[in-house]
Amino acid sequence: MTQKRRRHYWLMKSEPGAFSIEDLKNSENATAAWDGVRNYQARNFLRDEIKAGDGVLFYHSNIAKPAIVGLAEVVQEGYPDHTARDPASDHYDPKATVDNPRWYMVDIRYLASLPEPLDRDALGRHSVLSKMDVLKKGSRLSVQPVTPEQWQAVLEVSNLSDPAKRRWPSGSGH
DNA sequence: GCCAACGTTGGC
DNA sequence: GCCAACGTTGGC
Repeated sequence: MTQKRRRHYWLMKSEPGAFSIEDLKNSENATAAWDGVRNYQARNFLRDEIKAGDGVLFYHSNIAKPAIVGLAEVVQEGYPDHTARDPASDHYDPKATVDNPRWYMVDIRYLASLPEPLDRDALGRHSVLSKMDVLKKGSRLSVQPVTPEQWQAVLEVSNLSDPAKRRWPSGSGH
């Protein structure tokens, strides 16, 4: 009888040259760790807020046409980002320890690629999507909250049914 | 605790 | 490649 937590939605940015939606799709089980986040605000989301079943809008940044390119879901909530303790990693942080990991990551699984990437022009033209944080000037948070309405709007614009909902027919509480 | 300097992000 | 915005560092 415990109340089921409503799904939350997120936007995660990645430079496709480093890790693209195709890379996620081609990962084992189409699942990958979202590691390397070294920003405290994003870290707090990863550590405290993001739960299994949450929806993820996958955004390609730092390219000619930055865009939302696909959908993913969270399959593992926050756990310590071990790359912070790996001196060979680009994201090594000597201040991270086993007892105080400092940085966290989640695992996400590929769900779908959008038939047409939603670039910033397209987002800006949409009454709901034009309010997204990612469009705001100076917005560089790599993990951002997205409203259920924004998630829904991405599905509608892309003519997709909610791929995550299929697996949890009773989970979303509409 | 202030804040200047610096490094990074990311759209353009 | 430019540069504005932002976060972090470190001297004081």
